[in-house]
Amino acid sequence: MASPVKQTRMSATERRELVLAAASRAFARDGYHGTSTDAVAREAGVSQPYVVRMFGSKSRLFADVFDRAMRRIMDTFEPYFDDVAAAPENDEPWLPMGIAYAELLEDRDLLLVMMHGFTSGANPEIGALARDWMSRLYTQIRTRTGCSPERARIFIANGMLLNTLLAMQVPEHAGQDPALEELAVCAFGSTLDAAGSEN
Amino acid sequence: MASPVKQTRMSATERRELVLAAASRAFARDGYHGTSTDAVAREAGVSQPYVVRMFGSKSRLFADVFDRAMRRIMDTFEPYFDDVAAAPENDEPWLPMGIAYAELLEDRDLLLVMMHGFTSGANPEIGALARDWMSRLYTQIRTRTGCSPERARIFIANGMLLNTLLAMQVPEHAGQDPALEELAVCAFGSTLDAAGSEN
DNA sequence: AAGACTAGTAATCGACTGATAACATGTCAA
DNA sequence: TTGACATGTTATCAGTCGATTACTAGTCTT
Repeated sequence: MASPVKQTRMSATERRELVLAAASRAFARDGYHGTSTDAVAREAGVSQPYVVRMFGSKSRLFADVFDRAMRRIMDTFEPYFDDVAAAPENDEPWLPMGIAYAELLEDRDLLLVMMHGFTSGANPEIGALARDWMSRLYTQIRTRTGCSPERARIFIANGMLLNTLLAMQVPEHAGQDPALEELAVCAFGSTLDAAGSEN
Repeated sequence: MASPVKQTRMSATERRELVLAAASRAFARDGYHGTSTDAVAREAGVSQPYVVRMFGSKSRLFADVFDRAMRRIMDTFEPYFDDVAAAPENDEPWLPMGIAYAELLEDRDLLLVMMHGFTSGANPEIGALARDWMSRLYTQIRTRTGCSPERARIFIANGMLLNTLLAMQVPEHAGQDPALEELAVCAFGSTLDAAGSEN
């Protein structure tokens, strides 16, 4: 039959990007175990078996998504390392790194995927991957800025707090609780307003 | 038929404690979505329907486990607040709080359950509970110590880092990675050795 | 000892999961 | 245009999930 709509097929790599983006959203929302391959498929507009076959398995799909998230997160920090390296034990040069995080907040799926990967350490496959990336992140911070272990630790700790607050959906609900509001303002600073009013 | 073994039945509250303990271990390991009620039942040595009926639903079971974990965690901090309150903006009085965390590391299931609760914010039921407890925790720290929001934020951020590293099973694998080892030593201090060699 | 209550289990259900196999359709080179 | 290959889908499966029902056995009161 003659189809009225000319439906051009996508290249596999294009479709792959679509699926990865959909998977990123889905995994960010509900974590590894809480996300079905069918949910990813529906969000990407393809069939469920296609998703599975495209990545081999659900865990390898998550690994791909997690990998991309970590790569992009570390790339975001990259431009700021040199400034910090000038005086790594002072507070001031670290502040622009907060701006880097603000940039990441706009696509918070990245941070949520990272967090869900980190908290899936009991899964042998994902756990090993997560530890490897954490190691790379810490090493990168230390070697590029020349800072002390304690400085790097503090930076990562602040990041983990932001991730946790994001996963708890604190920005979305801060208005209902003065204490959470105060904590959120303190943690996110002025970037909260812009990011929190998205939804 | 005459059963040779005299099997005494347990009181419901005793059995409830057993199931809650088993659920705490299971949820700590694999999170909310990654844990089946059957897994909890097997770990507790009872049947799966019994677990479900005892708590009404899986989510209410998790809520119970999470509640208990948060209560015990906050109770652990309790004795240290007064000392911090003497000079809340100095570093020294906060150090014994690290000892409190070391105490919690011995039963790390508490911290892992907390973490899994926090990262289940997308679940309406659990999310609301998690935000409520985070609010209480922050409020407790602020009011009991009289510290600044920034001080409380730092304290919680350090806690989130420890939780994350625990969830990633970094203590168990630190020996395989010098960078992770350095980060772990920096984050956990000397308490790592005792806690890490458990398994 | 008889009844009422409590502490459990076995059997089963419909829904969902990740994965596989078989099949269909679009695209491009020769 | 035809065949090879890339891009998908439909149908299906065995296993698992949380939950419900119906049943069994221990315990306590009178």
